[in-house]
Formats: sequence, C-alpha cells, structure tokens
Amino acid sequence: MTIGEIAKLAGVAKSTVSRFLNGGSVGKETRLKIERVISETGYVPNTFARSLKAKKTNIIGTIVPRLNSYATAETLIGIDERLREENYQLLISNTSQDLEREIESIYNLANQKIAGIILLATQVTDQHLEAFEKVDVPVLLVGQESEHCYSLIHNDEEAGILLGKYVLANGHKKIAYLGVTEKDIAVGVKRKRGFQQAIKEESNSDMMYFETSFSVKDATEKFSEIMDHHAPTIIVCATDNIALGILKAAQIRGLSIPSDLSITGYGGYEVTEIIHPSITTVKFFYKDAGELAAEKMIRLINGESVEKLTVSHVKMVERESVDNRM
Amino acid sequence: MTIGEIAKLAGVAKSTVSRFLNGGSVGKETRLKIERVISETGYVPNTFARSLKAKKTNIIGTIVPRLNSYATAETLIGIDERLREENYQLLISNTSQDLEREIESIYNLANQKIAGIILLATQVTDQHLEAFEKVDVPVLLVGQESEHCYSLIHNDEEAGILLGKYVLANGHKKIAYLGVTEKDIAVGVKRKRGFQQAIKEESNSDMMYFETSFSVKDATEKFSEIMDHHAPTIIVCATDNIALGILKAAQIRGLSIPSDLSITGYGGYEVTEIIHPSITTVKFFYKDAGELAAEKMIRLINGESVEKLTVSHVKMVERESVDNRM
DNA sequence: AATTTATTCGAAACCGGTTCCATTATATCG
DNA sequence: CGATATAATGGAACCGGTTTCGAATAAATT
Repeated sequence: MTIGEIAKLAGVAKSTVSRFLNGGSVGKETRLKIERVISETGYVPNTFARSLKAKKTNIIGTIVPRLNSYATAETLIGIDERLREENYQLLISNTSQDLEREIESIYNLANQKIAGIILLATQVTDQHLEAFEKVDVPVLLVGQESEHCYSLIHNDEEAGILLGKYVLANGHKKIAYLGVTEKDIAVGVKRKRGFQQAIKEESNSDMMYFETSFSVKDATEKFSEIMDHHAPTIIVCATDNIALGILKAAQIRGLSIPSDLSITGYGGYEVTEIIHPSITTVKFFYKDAGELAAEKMIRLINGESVEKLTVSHVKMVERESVDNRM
Repeated sequence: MTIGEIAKLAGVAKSTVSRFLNGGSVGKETRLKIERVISETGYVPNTFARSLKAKKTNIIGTIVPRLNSYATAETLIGIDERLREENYQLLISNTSQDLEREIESIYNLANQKIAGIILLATQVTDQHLEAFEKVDVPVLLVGQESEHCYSLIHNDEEAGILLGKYVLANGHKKIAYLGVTEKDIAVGVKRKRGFQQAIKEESNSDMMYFETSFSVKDATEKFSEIMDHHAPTIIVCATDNIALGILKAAQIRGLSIPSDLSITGYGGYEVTEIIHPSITTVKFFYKDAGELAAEKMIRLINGESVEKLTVSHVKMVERESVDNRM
C-alpha cells in the first residue's frame, strides 16, 4: 500500500492524502473518504520515503558503554518509557567500553539522521567534543559533565557528603576509601571529594585511600592489601560492585559483616538489597534520570530552552552492612 | 553530499557511481576518479534513499521482555557482536513484559522493513503465531520452542537432569523444588521435567513441589511455607533469582548455608558467583546463544538452509551452596 | 576487415512520500 | 454586489539513491 493507491481509492490526489496525514487543511467529505480507505486497507506510511524527504527521523540514539550493568539498564528503561510516550524511538548502540567505538557510534548515528544522541558517558575526551562539534545533532551527556555539552548528572558529590556524614554519625574513625581512576570524574573524583569534605569536619578521623578498577574481582583481590595496610573499621567503596567484591572477600576470610567490618557502596543496585547482609549505600535514581534525559533531549530537539546542567537526586539507604560504633 | 554531486565532481553519471559503490563493472580509470572524490569528500550514501528503493534494511530487530536482566543483557551482547561482524545493525525493542506490546512490536518492526526479528520469548501465544504469519519477515524464537517457528533454546531439560543427578550424588533425599508457572515451557516445564526424570531413578527420594513468580521478593516470602510444609535438606530453585530470594530468607532466619540447608538455581547469573556463599547452579551460555541466534538469523535472511531447532549447551557449576550429605 | 561479444557508461524511470504553487470554490467585507 | 481573503484541492517537482536499457567503445573471433 502506498499513498498513491490510497489517493486513487479515495478519488483524490496524493498530495491531499499527505495533507490529511500531516494535519493540513482537508474538507470534511474528503477527510471521511480518506479515513475510510485508510482504515479499510490498514495503510501505514513508508518511513524511508518520509525520512528521505524530511532529512531526519524521530529516532533518538543512546550510546552505552555496556549493556550488562544495572545502571545502564535502568537508565535505558527510563529513556525508553519517556520516549515512547512522545512518539520517539530509541536506538541503542553498545560500545563494550571501547572508546574508539564510542566515537564511531556518534558519527554513525548522525549519519542515520537520528534526532539526537544521548551518551551514557564514562569519560569525555577531546575526540568526543570534536565529534559533537562536527555532527549537527543535539547531544546530551548522562553521568558525566562537560562545559561544552548539555549534561545530566547524578549528584555524586552530594552522595559522597551523605555517605561521609553517615559514616561519621556511626562512629567510624578508621576509614578506608576504595575509589577508582580519576579519569572518571563522576565516580573517581566527585564521590571521593564529597566524602572527604564531610569527613574532614571530624578532625580525628583516619582515612586512607586505595584505588581499584570497576570489576568485582579486582576489588576482591584488593581486600588483603587494604586490611594489611590500614585495618579500618569500615571500607567505603566507590561503587556497589566494588562493595560486593569486598563483601565477598571479607566473608571468605571469615569476618562477620558488619560487626567485624562495615562496608558501603554507591549506586543502589538491586543486588545490594537481595543479599545478606544487605549493603548500605547511596541510591542513584537511574530510571528517573533516564526519564529526565529523554525529556531534556526532546526539548533540545524542539529548540526549547534547556538548562545546560541537570542534577538528579540521590538518597542515603541505610541497610545492614554498617555497624554503629557510637 | 549526494551521489549526484560525487558524480559531477568525478565527471561521470550518478549511475556509474552507484555501480561503483555496489560492485558493478566500472573501468579502472573511472574507479580511481570516483575513489578519490569519495575519500576527499567523505561521502556516505543516504540510508533512506537506499532502503526506500531496496524495500529492506540491514537491521535486525530483537524484542526483549525486559532490559534489566542478566539473561537478556548477555544474549543481546552476543547478538550484537555477531551482527556487527556481518554488517547488520541491531535494533532493540523492550516490551517491559507486556505481551500486547510484544505483538505490537512485531508488526511495528516489520513495518520498518527490518531484515529479521529475534524474539526473546517467555510465552508463545496464538497471537504471536498469527503475527509471524502475517509479517513477511523471518522470525527466530530464542528461549522457547515452537513447531511453527525457527527456535533456539537452552537445553533446559538437560539442565534439570544434570542438577537432579548432582543433587542425588550429594545424598539429598528430602527435596523441595521451587518452580514457576507452566505457561513458561522452558523454565516452568522442562527444567522440572528433567529434574524429575533424574530424581525418580532414586526410589526413596521425597520431593515436594512449590510454585512462585520470577521475582526475588516473592521467593523470599515463599520460604517459610516451604520450610513449614516440607523441611527439605535442599531447595532447588527454577532460576538463580529465585535462589537468591531463598538464600536471603534462609540467612535472615539464621540458617547456615549449606550446612543447614542447600540451595541451587538455574542460570549461571554473574551475581551467583560474587556473593557468599556462591550458589551452585546450572549455567546457561546466554552470550553464546545470542551469537548462535545472530548467525541463524543471517542464514535465514540469506535463504540458506537452517535447522528448525538449535539447542544451546548447559553446564553444571559446582559452588558452595550445596552440602554433601553422603 | 568484418562481425560478434564483452565492458563501460549515461539517460531516465522508479521507490513513496512531502511540499510548493496554481487553481477553484467559498466566505468575508466595505 | 464586486473585491478580496481564505480554504480545499490537484499537479508537479523533489528527496537521494538503484536499476533498466540502450548506446558507445574495446576486445575477441572468424
């Protein structure tokens, strides 16, 4: 079925049918005729013909570093739901944490004339900025911030502060902070900075800093080093996954959590709740953030005014993995 | 940049450029000219114009019931990797476990002239079959089997058998099997059937069957009922998530796993390894299955011969959550 | 040298929509 | 009542590719 055939069946010109479809002015009688023919035939316009002429689509591309992550999945769900409501389509592009493929994806998506790009970022390099510049498509960063882009971030610094205060309030003085690379501003820098800021209000605390990767396994292996060098009463981990790794190592060593050692994470991943002991953490609202991102992107596409930076909220979630030493 | 402009710059007709792009016969000299112009201008053909004429795309749609699941994510990664190699693009359509939206997605994808549909299925209804019939697009079922479709399944029955044998080999006699609805053939029927088949070889075993949903929380709540009614030495759970729920409930009740109670699952989810005690389970190779699915779909598209049913392998993974009572 | 065959190339039609423009019918207004 | 604005419609061009077809040229055959 093509628009031409519909036109013929309805006895009008195809331009009239097109106008009908796009809300132009059509007479009452012809409207009824066209409506009838369309419902009888089940006609649906050809997307390609449309996009070819329009030079754009209603697809929004989202580039993700990995698919098998709680944060990614929840964010995508939020984006998808919101986009669906607004009649946009979501196209997911997975890069498997390959920065090169990330850049490639930007150009690739732009080439497909998508309406906008949402990038779940871990690092923003010059190459990224160059790509954003070149492609004539609105770009929204999620998870990281850049002065050259519209961004939506979680309140990592606030998360750090909340956690710091909580740790102090529970009487912990000897603290190990297990962070990640500072290349990741949000996770590696801001969370730590917030935490430090809160901690330094307590003068006689003894904090030591360690660094690991994002993998559970590496965290598990790091455990001995931390205990040997510092013997803290609490290990604050920069992500929930790291916390899981530490928890496992501690349990294997026969430590009782939280009485022998307290553990916290950041993220609010589902799994932290369904294990025992459940992990005290700062929850990020990934799905909400996804919805916000979608909304922001749509405003961007429509040329409406959009604030450069949006900050999604966080919440302290008290569970079982932190002991009160007061 | 359009093909017309390239043609003009190279001093040839656009049909010649088109032929060049699609591997038709072009003279050596003109080939060089066109190559130069294209590399100078960075020209990339317009996808829509191409698809409009071709009435098809190189996009393969995958319909998933949910995004935030280990099985889904891994399968998608497998599909994506394989498709990328073969120059196909993956389009993910999430239905949030809404069967209606699943049907809708089938028609919707077909409308977009995608090359094929991979459906990560939980149930296959008549509506599904009707949709498959109507849309003129190759369809591949993953996770469930249907005589009317090409399917790729995990060896759920074998998984049940392996687990049954393992449970017997460890001397368990009093067994609780915590399954799910039989509407889900793979998870609800086959896994159980395999398990029963293995168990009935041991005449003096005492197995009792329970049913729950797929959610962790429901499993946790089911725990008391199981212990009250049956007091088994082992609870065999139809999925790893259910096993997690049971594990949590058991730990909260102060039971020591596995000495007081053994627990197993099915799936091989990552999380079952990173908790303590780690869960003994039957591992499904979701990513491999995804790759297989992609390959099968491509063969289907190319009209090559494809076997109706492919079965992906499973593997018994012995960990810490099962006690040896022999 | 004449004829056949294979290669290479350009013109034009086509895919299925949207949009501009001209035309006609109807409504508004002084 | 004639003039002008407004709404409704059809025709044709256009978006950027692919494909068919016939012509021109080059190479091979007799």
